[in-house]
Amino acid sequence: MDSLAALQQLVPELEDFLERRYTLLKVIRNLAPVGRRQLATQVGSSERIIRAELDLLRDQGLVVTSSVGVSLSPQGELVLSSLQSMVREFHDLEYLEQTLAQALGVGRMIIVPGDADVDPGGKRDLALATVRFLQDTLRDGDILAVTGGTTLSKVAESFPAPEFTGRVTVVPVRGGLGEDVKIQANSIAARFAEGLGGSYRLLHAPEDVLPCYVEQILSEPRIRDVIALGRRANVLLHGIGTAEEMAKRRGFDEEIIMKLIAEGAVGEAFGCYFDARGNIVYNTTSIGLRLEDLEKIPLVVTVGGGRSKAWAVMSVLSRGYCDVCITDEGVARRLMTLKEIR
Amino acid sequence: MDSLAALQQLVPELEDFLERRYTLLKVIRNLAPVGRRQLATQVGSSERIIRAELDLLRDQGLVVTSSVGVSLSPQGELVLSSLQSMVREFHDLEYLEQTLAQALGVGRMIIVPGDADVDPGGKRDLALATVRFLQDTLRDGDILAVTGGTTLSKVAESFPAPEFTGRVTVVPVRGGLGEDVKIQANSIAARFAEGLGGSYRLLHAPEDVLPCYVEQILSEPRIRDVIALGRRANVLLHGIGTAEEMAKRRGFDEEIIMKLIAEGAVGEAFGCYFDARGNIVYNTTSIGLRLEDLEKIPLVVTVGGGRSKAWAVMSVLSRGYCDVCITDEGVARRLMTLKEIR
DNA sequence: CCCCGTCGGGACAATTTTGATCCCGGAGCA
DNA sequence: TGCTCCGGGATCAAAATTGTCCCGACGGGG
Repeated sequence: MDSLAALQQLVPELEDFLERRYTLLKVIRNLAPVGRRQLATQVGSSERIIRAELDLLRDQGLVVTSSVGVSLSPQGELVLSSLQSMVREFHDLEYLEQTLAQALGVGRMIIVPGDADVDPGGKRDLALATVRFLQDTLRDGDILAVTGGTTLSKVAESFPAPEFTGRVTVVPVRGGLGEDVKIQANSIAARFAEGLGGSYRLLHAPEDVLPCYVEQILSEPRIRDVIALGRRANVLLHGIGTAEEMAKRRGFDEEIIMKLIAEGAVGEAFGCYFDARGNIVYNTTSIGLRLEDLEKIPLVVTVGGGRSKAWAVMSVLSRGYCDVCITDEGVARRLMTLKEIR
Repeated sequence: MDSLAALQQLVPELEDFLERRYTLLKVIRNLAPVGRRQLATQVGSSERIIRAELDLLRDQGLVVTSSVGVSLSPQGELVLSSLQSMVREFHDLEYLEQTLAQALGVGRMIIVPGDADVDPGGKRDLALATVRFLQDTLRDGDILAVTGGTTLSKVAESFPAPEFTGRVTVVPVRGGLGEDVKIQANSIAARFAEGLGGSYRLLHAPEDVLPCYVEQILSEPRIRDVIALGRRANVLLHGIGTAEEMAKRRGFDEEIIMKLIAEGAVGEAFGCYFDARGNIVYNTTSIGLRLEDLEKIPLVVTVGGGRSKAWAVMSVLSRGYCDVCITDEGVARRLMTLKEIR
């Protein structure tokens, strides 16, 4: 019997303590410096109880308080990172990873604790996990293809000080979409290249075009070259969108959105809308990588978190081309119930 | 940073919980089946608090209650044994072992949690650790020399069902002393042989004799042979007595006892009384192994626990012939202060 | 320069949890 | 058959936890 399991059985209240303080430390790290009241609303607890916890954490030397609020001490950072594996164990994340990888036919699942829908810090953890995975995976000379979206944008912001000396070429494989420059594949590619210490290309094209113009755009040499480079990528990193959200971002009419949903569309990737089983419900004529291109890419990595994306994740993974899926506990637990496991 | 250390820092109350429940489980194991009130007096806590703990332990499935009292469930046994290493870590026993081994010039220290003076179960743990050590150490054909005393008697009682198939010869190396048959070296040798699955010899001689009779007794062939066999032992296991206790057991006059103590005698072994530095203060003319014989024995193992024996342990270890010392936390912590470490 | 929001810390009553102590019916034992 | 010890229930006082204010201080923005 594992001694940690034994401890858990002998001291069941440990889980509550660990959970509470661990999330508190995480929130403090995300918002530091921060005050009691703000913390209380963040973690959904009363001010007084937060105060008690803070007093204890201060006595333990894990946080420091100043007139502007409370922050993590170096010791606190250390404890937080040391406890990651233990929290994973308490949440049974290894079990979730293996079970879901098998159930969904994905090569590998990486699940981070938390839920991006509930905890604002969740997206950050997801992004950090993705960065870590990329740094462990990418090798000199690799070509990394990236898409757009808020999730990947968050990843792009999460690279630590550039120390990675690899020479990676980052290629955007989606055109421009919407108004926010930060979530464009081009911007993301640039920040990835900066963070990874490599170079990047730009895809000067819109995401959606009328079918009759596709030919014309693709005949543009610069665009064609970049797309061709994307097809030769070693690694593809792409986000997952809910069908509704992506439809809105594309500026679809209410009517069409309703029709999509009525037909069962729940997820979107590369301009295709999928139902829960992974069938294509609707297909836009989009510039960039196509679904069929994915089979030639050796390593396809999918990122997405927040329980509201559970259906979308399931639909996209059901297509079967995904090698690695990085998501969070919120999605994972909902997937377990959707797949009727246990 | 070790994740257990991090956990301890983030959840400091864990130590209290663990300590309380662990000792409670241990006491239950020792006394099962046992009632609340008896438990309360044993662990020095109130009845009500014991009740609360028992309710929780029952919910966790670690104990079972019947009309005759509460006992450990199989699950409880499992948890107890799984948690041993963690308790050792919480008490820093590894650190104590290494530090004291170095400070006292002993090859190896083995320290079990608890204090035999306070916790009645402490002696049992000490005995079990000794048994385990012997089973791990003894090989076919070894000669094991044993002395008498309450501690070794407890060890003798703690052998599990005989499964060890080695052929060990157990030799008593002390004569008869006092009235209690159970603590005689002869009885102990017999039970050791039974527990280890070997044979034993008997030493038919008193412990203390007048000097003029020593020659005569040693001329007896059976006695001489057994003593000679003891001198050739591979392993010697001997207990440690406080000077006062051993003097009383020998039936010394109050006057002589006072004189011994005045001269600084604190420990006794093999008929010699030592002061704190290991100097011989008084020497009885005793039958059996002599102090000078110990140097020829490859492995000398010393056992003794209960903080009242700390001085005795220190004095005996100061002689320098001890290879392995098995003791408990009560002694170890007092030794740390006596040696002025930290 | 001052105002305003938020900060940490102090104070205090309300509430919940905890602790000590009986009591009772029942099971084993002599 | 009486006696002792068992678990479980009940009660009440003490202690802790918790919710809610208030205060002076600091800092950023108007």
